[in-house]
Amino acid sequence: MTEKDAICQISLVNEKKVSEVRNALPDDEIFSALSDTFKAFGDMTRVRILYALSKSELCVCDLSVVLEMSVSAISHQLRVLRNMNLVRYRKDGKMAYYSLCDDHVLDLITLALIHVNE
Amino acid sequence: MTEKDAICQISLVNEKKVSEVRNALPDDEIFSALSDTFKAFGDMTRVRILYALSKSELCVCDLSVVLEMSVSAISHQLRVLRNMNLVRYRKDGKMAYYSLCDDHVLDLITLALIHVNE
DNA sequence: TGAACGATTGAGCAATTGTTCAATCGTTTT
DNA sequence: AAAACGATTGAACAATTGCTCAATCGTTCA
Repeated sequence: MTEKDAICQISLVNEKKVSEVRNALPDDEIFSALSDTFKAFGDMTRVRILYALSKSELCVCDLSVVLEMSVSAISHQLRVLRNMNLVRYRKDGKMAYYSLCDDHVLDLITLALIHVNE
Repeated sequence: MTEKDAICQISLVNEKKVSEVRNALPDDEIFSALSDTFKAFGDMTRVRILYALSKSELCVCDLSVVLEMSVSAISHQLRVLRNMNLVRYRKDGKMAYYSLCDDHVLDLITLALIHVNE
């Protein structure tokens, strides 16, 4: 009995199904980008930021008031969202006004909310 | 100057906008459930499991072959997905056959894939 | 009944994550 | 030029996470 088979004898029965599914799986790079995207939404602070920005463009300071969190904490999370291309910003003097990158962001939240509400 | 104002003087200018956005925010419980849902998708192993199950119902053993991971690791993650009501399973003798709970799961992945592919 | 097997579980751990705090940057204002 | 302010950043720390390993459960089969 080879090492691979030792993992699961039954798998030979499902060999066809297993290889079909295996072939249908995208590359790891796709899944990595995919899970990173979900990870960006997978934090209460970040998803609240995104939701707030879907209502209005806001500066860091306003966001900290809206979410009742420190400016630093907000700024750290905005950087994560920026790196994931979920939010963009424009500078106006000392201020940085943030908004959502595109409509997909709100679409994802809306769709997930449907699942949350069973 | 009061403590609240000290956070950000400019916020007085945006007072209306800030209160509007603040009022539009759902409760923390909603955001908690929302971020927990995204968190479930926000791991490469779990999102690969979900994608695989969207192609076919699979037992734990087959999943471990498809994803080339230990049965234990898969089982741990399946529990997380089960707790989030993303997957369900039926027992048949020794085997446990897992499948997706509903179509929303694949919908979310599909929508996120669109964003990943710019 | 007892051995084999698919699956689950808990402890332990290395790695990652989210916040605070303090320092700093760039712009505006005096 | 100096002070004030919005914003960003890095270090540090506590908390969480995902895996491995070993033990165990429930079912099947000899």
